[in-house]
Amino acid sequence: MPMGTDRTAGIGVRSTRQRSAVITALGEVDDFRSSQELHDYLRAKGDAVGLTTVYRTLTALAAAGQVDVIVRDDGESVYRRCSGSHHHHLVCRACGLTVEVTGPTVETWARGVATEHGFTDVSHTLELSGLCSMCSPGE
Amino acid sequence: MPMGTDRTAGIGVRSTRQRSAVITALGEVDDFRSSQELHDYLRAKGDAVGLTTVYRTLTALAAAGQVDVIVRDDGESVYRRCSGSHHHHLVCRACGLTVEVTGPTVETWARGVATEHGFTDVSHTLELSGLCSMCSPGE
DNA sequence: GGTTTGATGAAAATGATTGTCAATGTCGCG
DNA sequence: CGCGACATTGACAATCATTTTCATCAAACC
Ligand SMILES: [Zn+2]
Ligand SMILES: [Zn+2]
Ligand SMILES: [Zn+2]
Ligand SMILES: [Zn+2]
Repeated sequence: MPMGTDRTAGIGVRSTRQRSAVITALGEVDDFRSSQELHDYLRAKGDAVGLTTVYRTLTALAAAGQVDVIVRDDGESVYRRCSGSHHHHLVCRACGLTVEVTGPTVETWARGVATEHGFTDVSHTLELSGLCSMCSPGE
Repeated sequence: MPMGTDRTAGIGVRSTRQRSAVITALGEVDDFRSSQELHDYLRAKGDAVGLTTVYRTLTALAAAGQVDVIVRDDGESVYRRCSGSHHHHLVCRACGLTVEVTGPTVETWARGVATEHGFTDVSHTLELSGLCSMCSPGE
């Protein structure tokens, strides 16, 4: 039962110290971080923000499409500031190195196979994982 | 020595009423179900099985590749008995109708883009969601 | 039959996320 | 500038899927 369905976008949105702190922090790290990790980071930096607020802010940013979210295997959600356009991620499962990848091929394929089955309003999730060149065994 | 009748996977794996109950139940439904939902289903049927066991069994089946798992947006894992070969799912987010789809295009693309970035041992997750023809607005 | 050892499950623990709600901060307006 | 409506905050409690514990049970094998 998700509740935040109707975002009265624009009206009543105020800028606060906490919000900019979270957004700034997100810009200072280049890999995915969970709400709790970001909360710790902010605390260590001195820009303390309530854990609840971090959760709310990240959820809102994700809903607004301003950050990317992926759900780890253990179920924890992790966030990252990404380019605005649609893309996917290739993540090293050893060191966490993340590369943004785009695939016109995949996008058209997804749309095609969906309409082919009579589906509309289609969206998709796609994540790649592997071992980067530094973490690969052998050379 | 392939002589007996059912030498399941490894040694120490026993066949119990609970296990077959879970597997049977999975075969009776054709959409994704969570552990708890399957537990309720079994209870209603009379084939009561402990919730813990349902969790353990589904996790084991998933690890063995005998069922498909996808993680819902809310973080809950749902399971479904599927064909053995590699494929992905196109799910109606209104009624849950699920279609298995395969995409040689996507598979090669995924492998290509990964190696292109020096990644090895690559795997991927891909899920499509939308509204099926029955749930689509309009007609 | 008896022994071995994986399997079961009720209850308690875990841990991420969300709800509550009084206190606080923002910002438009006079 | 000061006020007040109301968005926002955050300490805390609550929720909820999943895991752990651990005493008990029952396949598999002799
Ligand atoms: Zn790496
Ligand atoms: Zn895409
Ligand atoms: Zn439908
Ligand atoms: Zn695939």
